[in-house]
Amino acid sequence: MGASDKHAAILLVVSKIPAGRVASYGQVAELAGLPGRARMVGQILANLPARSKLPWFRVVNARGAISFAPDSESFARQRQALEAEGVEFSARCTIAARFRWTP
DNA sequence: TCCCCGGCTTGAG
DNA sequence: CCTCAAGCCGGGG
Repeated sequence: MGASDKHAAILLVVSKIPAGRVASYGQVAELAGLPGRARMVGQILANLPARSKLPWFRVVNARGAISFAPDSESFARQRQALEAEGVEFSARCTIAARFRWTP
């Protein structure tokens, strides 16, 4: 299997995360048939073109938090996109388990 | 080829 | 709950 296949598999999984739900990098990797490759998911999402229609913002870390620096622009955009779909954050900026996606 | 660095995870303390 | 170490793997120097 070539690298582009893994790439495509990951993008496919991300595209299936329903609005109002979130999945972790590790979860996406596993569903894509690539257990243990969470960082690969991060690398791919980091390289997405700006106008990509993929719901990259529905991917968070295992703690249920956004993986960008809290004071960054990216953090703000991701949080806003999620809240616009009804996802709620706690005071600690973590997302409750009920918002996690389970296929 | 080695080394370092990532939108990470998990298991031990 | 926090910090550390180890694992993971592709990209770039």
